Formats: sequence, C-alpha cells, structure tokens
Amino acid sequence: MSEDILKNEKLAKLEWWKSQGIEPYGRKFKRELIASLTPERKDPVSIAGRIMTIRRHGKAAFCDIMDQSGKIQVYFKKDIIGDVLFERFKNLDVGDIIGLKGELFVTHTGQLTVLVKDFTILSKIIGTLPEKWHGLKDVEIKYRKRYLDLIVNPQTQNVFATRTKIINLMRNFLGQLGFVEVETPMMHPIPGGAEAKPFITHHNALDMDLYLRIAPELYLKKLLVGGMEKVYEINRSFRNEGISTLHNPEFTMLELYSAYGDYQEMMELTEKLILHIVKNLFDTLEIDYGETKINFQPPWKKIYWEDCWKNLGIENWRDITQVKQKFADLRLDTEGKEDLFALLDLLFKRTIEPELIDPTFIIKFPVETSPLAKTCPDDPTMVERFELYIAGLEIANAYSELNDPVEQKKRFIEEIQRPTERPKVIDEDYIEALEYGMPPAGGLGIGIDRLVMILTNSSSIRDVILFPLLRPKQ
RNA sequence: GGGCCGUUAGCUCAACUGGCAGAGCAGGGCACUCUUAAUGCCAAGGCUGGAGGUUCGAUUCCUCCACGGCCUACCA
Repeated sequence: MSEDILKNEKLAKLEWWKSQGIEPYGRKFKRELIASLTPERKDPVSIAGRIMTIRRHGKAAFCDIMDQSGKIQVYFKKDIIGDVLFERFKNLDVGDIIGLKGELFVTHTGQLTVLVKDFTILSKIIGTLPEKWHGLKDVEIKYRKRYLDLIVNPQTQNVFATRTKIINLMRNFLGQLGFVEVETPMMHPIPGGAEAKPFITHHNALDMDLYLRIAPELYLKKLLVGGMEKVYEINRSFRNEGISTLHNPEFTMLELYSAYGDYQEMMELTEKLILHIVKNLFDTLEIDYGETKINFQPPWKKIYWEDCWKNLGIENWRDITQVKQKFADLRLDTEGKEDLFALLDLLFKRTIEPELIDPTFIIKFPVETSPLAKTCPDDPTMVERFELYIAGLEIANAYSELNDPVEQKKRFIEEIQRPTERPKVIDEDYIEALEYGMPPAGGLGIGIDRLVMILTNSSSIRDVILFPLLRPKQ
C-alpha cells in the first residue's frame, strides 16, 4: 500500500469529520491522568490521549488509549453511545488523539476499562504509525522522527524520563550543598576551557566572528573571582569534531566550581553526587551495562596515572623510547603518532581504559596536558587532577583550579606554541580576571550524556539525545 | 577522512548458487456487542534507496552516488 493511498484514506476521513460540522483539531480538554484511575472510582472519568489499538466487534469495540502517564482500555458500545457517536467512532483511526468521558468497570477478564459515554476528536492523524507489535526499529527513522519513536517505543520514553530525572537529581543535590545554577554565554569571542575545534558563527551588527562554546569553564571561574563561591552550569557545549557512539557535536555537561576547595573535595563530591543519582534510580548499587555489570559500591578505586605505566612495565613514562617499546611489545600500532602525550593517550585508551568498568578515579596528570590545573606542591611537573571512568567511558574530569594569573599566562603561551587547529589567541580577559584574585577552588565537569548512557543501558550517545545530529536526507 | 556492513510494501521481516518479489501488522470491504498481538472471509498494496554496467534474464554480480550502522581516525 503506497504512502499516498494511505494518506488519501485518512484525508477522506478528515473531510468526513468536517462534513459533520466537527473540527477534527480540537481545543482545550479537561482531563485526568490515565495512571490516576483506579478500580474504586465510581464517578464519571474524563481522559484524553492517543488511540494505540482498535479491536472492532461489529457494534462494539475496544481501544487502548495512551497518555504520557499510561495506557488504559476503553470500550465503545453502540447501545451506550448511540448511533451518531458510533458512526463517528467508525471514522477514528489508530493514532488519532481523542478526549472521552465514561465510567470505569472491570471486564470479565479482570481488566480495568472505561465504558465510553461521550467522546470528541482532538487531533486527526494523517500519517501511519509504525507497527504496534515490533515497534519502530529502524534507527535512522528513530533519530530523524523521534516523535514516532516516542509514540510506539515505551523504552524510549523511559530513557528520556530517566535523563530528566538524573538532571533533576543533580540540581537538588547541588542545591542542598548551596551551589547556585548560572547561565554563561554560549557565543564566545575566544574559544577556551578545553582543547577542541569550535564552530564559528557571525554576528552581523557587531560584524564579528564568534565561536560556539566548547566549555563554560573560563566564564564560570570569572564568577569565582566575583565572589560567587559555589556555581554550576548544566551547559550545552559544541565541538566541531567527529561523530561517534560517544560524541555528538552538541552535548551536555555539568560544570561546577567550589571556592576554597580542591580536586580531592571534587572527588568526594563526584562520588556522592553519582551515588545520590544511582540510589534514587535503582534499588541496587550493581547495574547492568550491556554485557557487563557495574558496581557503584563506594569507596571507588583510585589509581595514580603514573602508576598505570608502572603497572604496564614502563619504568619512566617520560622516556618516549620506552613508551614506543611498549607499543611494539603489545603489537599495538602507534598510528603514526610521535608526540609523547599523544602516544601515552593512545596507550591508555588501548590498554587501561577498557578495564575501568567499576567507577575508578585516575589521579594526577602531567602539567602539559592540563593548562588550567594547579600543580602538585611536591611535584611541579604534575597537576592536581582526576578523571573518572565508568564502563570504560570517561565520565568526569576535575582539578584544583590554577588561580595564579602569571602562571596561567605562561601556560597559555606554552599551549598555543603546540600544534593546534585552534585560533592562536590568549584569552587576556580571563588572565585579567585572575589578576583581581580568584580564590583557590576545585572544579568539576561531568559528561551528562555519557552518564545517562550508563544509567539507561544505552550503547550510543544518540539514544540519549532526543535529536542527534544527522546529515539531512537527500 | 578510512574500512566493513546495511537499504525490499506505511512498519517488522522473507526470497538458496542470478530464474515470475512473499508474509505478518497497519490500511480497504464484509461478518461479529467482553476483546486485548481479537477472530473469520475477500480484495488491494512494490520502478527491491538512486544512476549506470554485465547478462537472454539482476533484489541477487560489478562500478559510482545518497543515507544509515559498526569499527577507526580526529577529540582533555
């Protein structure tokens, strides 16, 4: 059956409704939530929702009506609603949105059902819903037409309800600790706060190029200078890089800063925050993720970054020949990389990262990889920083914030001297802010999309973003 | 950007080594006033993602293109 024919049949029904003097796209309808209905209810009920199935039996029919709270069976009976309404009922389709009034009863098979007394059409479907039994499986259609996915796949509703819950749990946890939620610019004159290729846009009136933010970090720390001591932003950031099961060009992070704290405090906070979420979502601290089980039981494992290399048998990770030798020993391809940190990063990804299933903090990183972090008091070549890994995914990144403006400027200069596709500009505005004195602070970033992936057992970031970026069809 | 795989009816899927493209659901008609993947009967629905090529003959083999998936690269 071609799509046009199906559509024309629906359009004919639409015309039928109009010919009866009924507007098939209705207005406000006073209704109660389907999930609130219980068998004890004796008085008339009023509900609205989408028709998901119709089982016609000549002069009667059963339908399932779904609203966001749930689904209930309703019973249309000709000798109850009369000839006129029953004729209207015949011109309803699966997918139509209706409002109805009736009384609850329980069928012979024990199912709570609304005996319809009156109903009205609120929105006529013209398209055709995907099949009721198998649902919508084609991932391309799921992403492009997320509304269809949401209508027919209850699991999808679940994932996004959980996503919202996670973010709400973050907000109430942080609120209780006295953190203030703020909003900072998403259009930056100079991209900063992370090492990533930015998107460029243009402001006409000011005739200036702007960059979509790659991270809110520098603005949030200006707020620390201003005396806002505990701030966070649940931020959409944008990175002009590849797309994968772990990367969407726009993604959501939690970034927070706590004055007079440090990375140790951030580690405790991270553990408590994620445990707060896990405990509220599940009855257990052990959850399934794909084929593996993740155990969130605290305290979480802590491994020094430097020890990762010792454990691999690399005596001195700064010796690039030892690092290259390890690649050779493990028969791993260096993929043409020559830079020490690029090689270490790759080796970490190949050998260590996949093993970090239960939440694990990797602690203290080389200063070269962390231009915004404070160095360790006992070792100026390393910084007070950690990354949190769960299920082999990098979930969080935090450090003791560098608040020395002179040191910061030096680091920026070193940074732009390394090869990068970013504009070679130092954010003097940020340096100037530091010159007015930023309190020592701990800062933390958590990848919300990835955390949601883990807590909803999703294998692709696209499954936790309502409208992931796809190339336009045709 | 590279490699591999996929694309068949509105949806979910078949079609062996090249031989008339098939089913369930949805939609249409008929019957049916407690069904719930309702049931029974009838009819319809396709340029097999697009463009070329090989062949008597292509959903099937080859080339190119489009879109997607996985891996990989880029990536704090």
